[in-house]
Amino acid sequence: MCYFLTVRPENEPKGQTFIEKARRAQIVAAAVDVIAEVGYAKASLAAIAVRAGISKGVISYHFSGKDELMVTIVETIYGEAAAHIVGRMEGLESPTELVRTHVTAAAEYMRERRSHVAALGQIFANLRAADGSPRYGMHTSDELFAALERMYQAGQASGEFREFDTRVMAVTHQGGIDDMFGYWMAHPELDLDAYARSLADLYVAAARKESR
Amino acid sequence: MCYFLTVRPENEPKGQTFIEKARRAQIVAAAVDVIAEVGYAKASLAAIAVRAGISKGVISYHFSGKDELMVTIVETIYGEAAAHIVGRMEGLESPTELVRTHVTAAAEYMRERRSHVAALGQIFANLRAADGSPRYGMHTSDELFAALERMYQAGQASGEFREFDTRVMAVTHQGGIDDMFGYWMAHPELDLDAYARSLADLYVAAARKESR
Amino acid sequence: MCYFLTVRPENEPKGQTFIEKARRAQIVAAAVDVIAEVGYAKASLAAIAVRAGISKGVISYHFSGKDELMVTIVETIYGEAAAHIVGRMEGLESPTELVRTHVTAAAEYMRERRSHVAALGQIFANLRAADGSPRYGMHTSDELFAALERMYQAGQASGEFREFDTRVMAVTHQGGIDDMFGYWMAHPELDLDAYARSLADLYVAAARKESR
Amino acid sequence: MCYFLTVRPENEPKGQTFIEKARRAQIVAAAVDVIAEVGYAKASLAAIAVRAGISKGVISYHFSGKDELMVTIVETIYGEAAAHIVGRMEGLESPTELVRTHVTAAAEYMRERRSHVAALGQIFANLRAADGSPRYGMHTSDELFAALERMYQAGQASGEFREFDTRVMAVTHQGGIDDMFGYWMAHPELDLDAYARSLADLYVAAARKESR
DNA sequence: GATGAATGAGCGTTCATTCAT
DNA sequence: TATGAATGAACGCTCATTCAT
Repeated sequence: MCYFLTVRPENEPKGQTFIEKARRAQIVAAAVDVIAEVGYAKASLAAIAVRAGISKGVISYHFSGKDELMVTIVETIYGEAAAHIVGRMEGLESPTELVRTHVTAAAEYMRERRSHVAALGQIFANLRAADGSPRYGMHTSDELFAALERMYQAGQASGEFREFDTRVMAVTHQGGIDDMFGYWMAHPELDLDAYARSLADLYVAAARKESR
Repeated sequence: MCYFLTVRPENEPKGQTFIEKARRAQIVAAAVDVIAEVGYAKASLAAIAVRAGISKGVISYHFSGKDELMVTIVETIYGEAAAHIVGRMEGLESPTELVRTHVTAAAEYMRERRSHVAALGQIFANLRAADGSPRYGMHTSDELFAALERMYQAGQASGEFREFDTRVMAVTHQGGIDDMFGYWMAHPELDLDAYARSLADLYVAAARKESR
Repeated sequence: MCYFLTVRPENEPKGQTFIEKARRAQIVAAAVDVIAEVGYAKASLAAIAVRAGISKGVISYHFSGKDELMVTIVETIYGEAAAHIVGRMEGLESPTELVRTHVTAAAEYMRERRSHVAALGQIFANLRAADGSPRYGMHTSDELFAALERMYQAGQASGEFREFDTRVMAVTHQGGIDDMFGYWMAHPELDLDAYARSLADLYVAAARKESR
Repeated sequence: MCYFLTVRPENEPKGQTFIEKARRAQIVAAAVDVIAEVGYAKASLAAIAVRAGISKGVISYHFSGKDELMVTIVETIYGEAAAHIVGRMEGLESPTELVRTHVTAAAEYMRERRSHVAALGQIFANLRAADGSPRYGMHTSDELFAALERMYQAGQASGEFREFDTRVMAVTHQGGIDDMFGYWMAHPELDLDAYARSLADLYVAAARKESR
């Protein structure tokens, strides 16, 4: 969970040729599709290779292992999602508008990149470090939470928002967006935009200062 | 995600001897520990058997397969959690109090049964039906969401709460509780009760009718 | 293959109580049903016990192991089949009639005890001694072949039959009967009696002296 | 049972490299040896791999599963046997000669490929489809029986053979050949060619029109 | 760069057998 | 006698990884 916004990739791609980048992108795309379809556990390198139309060894050639592929996927999608959402928020100043736009822009991204978000959730829930601890999760989202906190703190500073625990708000804000995605996946007939607007309303209502 | 409250187990245990129940409980307990520690993917029957101090075949003897064990775990924990939370809510009538209590009782349960909740999350994220579709998730939580909706609808009917989309509120309410758990796991030094109170405040603030 | 006629059981049942015999018979009957239905490989002691409506341990109590159960089945069915066929042949003297009757009586028995014959075939094809060599087969049918040879030799002695290799005749005679069963199992709509008569005709025609 | 003559492989091997074919052939050869020696039930992939001097996973790499390996074995041996026997029968026109040659050519093949025929018998007796029904057997031999019937019908049409049920004759003809193999395996000192000639004599005698 | 072949460990499951009650 | 519980070995199979070509 907690996938959207502003995380800087750890491994800046370096010294990659154009072909190299294209191959990696192709493999990432295939992996995303497979994970979204069959889940993390059954997304074997063999299945990903078949989907990409390449041999299994190619993946090992371009990635040091399955874990690096997964990390690359996360960073790729993260960057893409952040770019989309930040793009929508640029220029806005009103904290209320920023809160609303973060939610609705996330919904937009979900509809455009449904399988990407699904894959991201699978990787978050499953990828583990060598020591067995989860690779991603709440403990790797502090930067994201801090950004969301700044958004709400700005509203508090401006007097639009009342006082509340901004960390709890940030965690819940992000979680509610992830749940929106999950609920939409389970109920595809859902009007996603209406859900997003309702969700944004809830956040605004929770944050707003009581009018007198 | 979305684990708390009121789901009736599908398979009422029948005709089990005392010993049989004890063994199943022992295996369930060992499985919960292992899943919570190393994650779903590495929670093999072998690892569970070692933890339980029994031979691998015993698990197969008492459960028809790994899936039945997982389903049993889910139903066991669900029942336990629901009993705790519903117990705390009994006798309350005020919708506002019910909302607050649901959140704080969930936090209580988390502290008492940390590994249970962690295991539940792993199983939810990973267990799949034979056809590859997720076994649990948003699509199996309708009953829970309906119960939460009734809670908020009662507040709307009484005039305490304003009008809003109760389904979105229910999904977000539950998700925020799950995120509280996740955040606590990642930050064990967190004051869980304070978080729960802040979270409940957010829900109440989001739902309350503007005083004039 | 080669199941019919005159094999003396190796283990004369001794000192068994009535109840003991009944239990063993019950287990044998259940085992025969299971083997006939699902084949030797899937006829586990567990499946046999369920079919018999008893606990798995009972089989181990009454039989020293799976092998002894299988041997008991073979001897039981062999004895039954031999009794039926020999009964039909008693009193006949003409070699031609004996040949015909052996075939048709075998067909009768097959129709009466279809699953028994099927189970026998499965055990013959699969049961192995501890050293890995087949427990039953051509090498355990010498007595049967000798009996069939005597039948044909009597015809040669009487002048009804021409000279031919009676061992080849005996092996083929018995094999043809077994194939009749297999063909009937695969084509249940077959007129089994007509097949038996045609088969007996072939044997008689093969053996008869050319009427100048 | 019923293994010889004219069954077209279902899966024409396609797009296999030379190495791929060689490996598959090597695995097939090892599997044949193991099955012939220890029987179907104990012919595990592990045993086959050890015999082939390769790792267990290689078999899974080249065959989709044990069943595909078994089917490949059957088709390989069937094709080989049919080629040998049909080769011997080519150019012959006399029905009597065809009958004799079919039997003696089968005997030749048995001596050349003893373990192949033994393995084939084991697979026939044991391999089951997913639904539990036998994969091979009388019900899959109709094409073979039809070919043998045509051979005898030609003799009836030419007046060499009398009238009899050609289907019964075909089933018995084939079964007698299989029994010849079984008897030879049990009595290795047997003069196989003499047996084959005697068996062919029986068939010819059974089929021939009485002179005069 | 890319491939297919091969490995070996680990998986869930089945099963004949043993044994205390 | 009869039982259910437990064992441990073996099974077919999957998979990330390695490597020669």
